[in-house]
Amino acid sequence: MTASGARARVRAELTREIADAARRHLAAEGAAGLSLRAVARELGMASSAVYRYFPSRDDLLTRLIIEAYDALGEAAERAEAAVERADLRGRLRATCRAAREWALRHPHEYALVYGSPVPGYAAPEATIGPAGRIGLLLCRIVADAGPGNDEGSGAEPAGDPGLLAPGLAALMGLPEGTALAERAILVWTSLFGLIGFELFGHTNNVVVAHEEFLDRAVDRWADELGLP
Amino acid sequence: MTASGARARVRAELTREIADAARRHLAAEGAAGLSLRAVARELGMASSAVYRYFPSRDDLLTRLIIEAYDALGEAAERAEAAVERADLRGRLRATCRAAREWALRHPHEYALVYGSPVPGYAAPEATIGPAGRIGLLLCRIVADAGPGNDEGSGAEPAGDPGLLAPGLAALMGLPEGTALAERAILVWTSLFGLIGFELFGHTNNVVVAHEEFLDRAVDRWADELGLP
DNA sequence: TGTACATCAGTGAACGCGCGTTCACTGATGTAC
DNA sequence: TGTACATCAGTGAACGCGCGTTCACTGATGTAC
Repeated sequence: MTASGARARVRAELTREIADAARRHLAAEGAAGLSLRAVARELGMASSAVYRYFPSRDDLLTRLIIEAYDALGEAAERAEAAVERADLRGRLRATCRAAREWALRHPHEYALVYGSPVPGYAAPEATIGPAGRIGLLLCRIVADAGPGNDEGSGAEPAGDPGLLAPGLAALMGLPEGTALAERAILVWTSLFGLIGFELFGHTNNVVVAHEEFLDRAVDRWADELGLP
Repeated sequence: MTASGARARVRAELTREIADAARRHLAAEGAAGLSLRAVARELGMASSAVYRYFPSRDDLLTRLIIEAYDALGEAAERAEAAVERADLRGRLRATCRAAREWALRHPHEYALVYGSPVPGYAAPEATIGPAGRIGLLLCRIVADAGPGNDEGSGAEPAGDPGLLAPGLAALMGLPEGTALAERAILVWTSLFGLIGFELFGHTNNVVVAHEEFLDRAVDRWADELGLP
C-alpha cells in the first residue's frame, strides 16, 4: 500500500514534469510548435514513454489549457482578494489589471486559450469550469454591489430577457433580464478584447500607454456597472 | 509589348488563382494547415512551380492576411456607405454588424488576422494599411458627429494626452487628449472582443442571442460616443 | 518575314526534417501466498 | 520472511506521413536583328 502509493506519487510527479516541460515549450514556440517528441527530448526520455502519461497530444493540450485558465483565474482571484471588500471599484480594477498582467507574462498560454482555436482540437468539458473563473469573479463583484445599484442611476431600462443564458443574472444577484447583467457581460468581453489587441499588436501605433489606458477603461466600466 | 503584356496578365491571373486556392484551404483547415504543397496539389501543379509566384510560404500568408483585412474592411465600408450620412448611429450599427457577419462567414480568415499571431511570422509593413481600414471607418463616424458632440452630455472630462498615439484624435476631428477619442478606441477594441468571443466559443452558455446582443452593445457605444 | 538567342513557366526528383503513434521488448517494482 | 507471479515504466526501432525548399532540366513564349 505504501509502496503502491509511492509508485502513484512518482507517477504524478512525472506527469507534472511532462506538463511543465510542455508549458515551457509552449511559452517558447507557441501551441503549433508543441510536440510530444520535443517534450520527451527535453526530459531525456523516449518519445514513446510519454504515452504512459498522456494517451495523446490532445490530452497534453487539454491539460495545458486547463492549467492556463486556472493560472489566470488564480492570479485574478488572488489580486482581487487583496482588496478591501467594500471597495468594489478597486476589486474590479485589481481583477482587470491582474488579467492583463498575467496575459503579458504568459503570452503563448493566453493565446492558447483566448486566441484562435487549435485546429482539430475540440475542448472537452473539463475545460469549462476553469474557463469560467474570471467571469465568475466579475459576477461576484457585481453581485456584491447589491441589487439596488441597478436603479442608482435613475430608471434603468429593463434588458431583453432572451439575450443571456438563463441563470446568469441570478449569478449576479439580479433578476432575469436586467440590463445590468448585459453590461457585465459586455465588460467581460471588452476586457479581453483590449488585452488581446494589446498582446497581438493591434494597438501598436494607436495606444501608447496601455496600462493607463486599461485603468481608464476600468473606471468607465465601473461607472457603467454602477459601482461606487 | 502586347505579347509581354499577355504574359504578365497570365502571370497575375495564376497568382490570383494560387491565392484563391490558398484561401479555400485556409477556410477549410485553418492557418496551421495551410501548406504550399497542398495548394499546388489543388491546382494540379508541381509544388515547386508555386515558387515562381510566391518566393516562400510567408509571402503567400502575407497576401492572405492583406486580402482578409481588405475584405473585412470593404464589407464594413460598403455596409456603412449604404446608410444615410446623417444617421450616425445607423452607420455605427452597420459597421459593427458587417464586421461580425464577415467574421462569422470567414472564421478562419478572421482568426488569421485577429487570432493568435502565426508563430515565426512577422507581419510586414504592407499589412498596416489594410489592417487600419475598420478603425479608420469608426474614426470617420466619430469625426462626422462633429467636435461639438463632446460637450453635448455636460462637462466632458479631458482625456490624458499621453494615452493615445499623437495624431489619432486629429483623425477624428478632435483636439489632442480628448476623452472621446479614448472612448472611440475602446469601442473599437470592444467590438472585436465581442466578435472574437462569439466566434471562438467563449460566450457559449453565456450569450444566447448574439446578434441582438451586439445591437444592444452598439446602442451603448453610440451613447458613449455621443452619437445622435 | 525569318532566324538565333534570351527569358520564362513548369517539371520531377531529391534533401533533410519533424511529427504522432504503435509495438514487441527488457527490467524494475509491487503483490499474494 | 521468501518465493512466484503480475504489473508497470521505459526503450528503441519502425511505420507512414507531410512539409518547405532547392536544383538541374525541358519546352514554350517572347525579343532583336
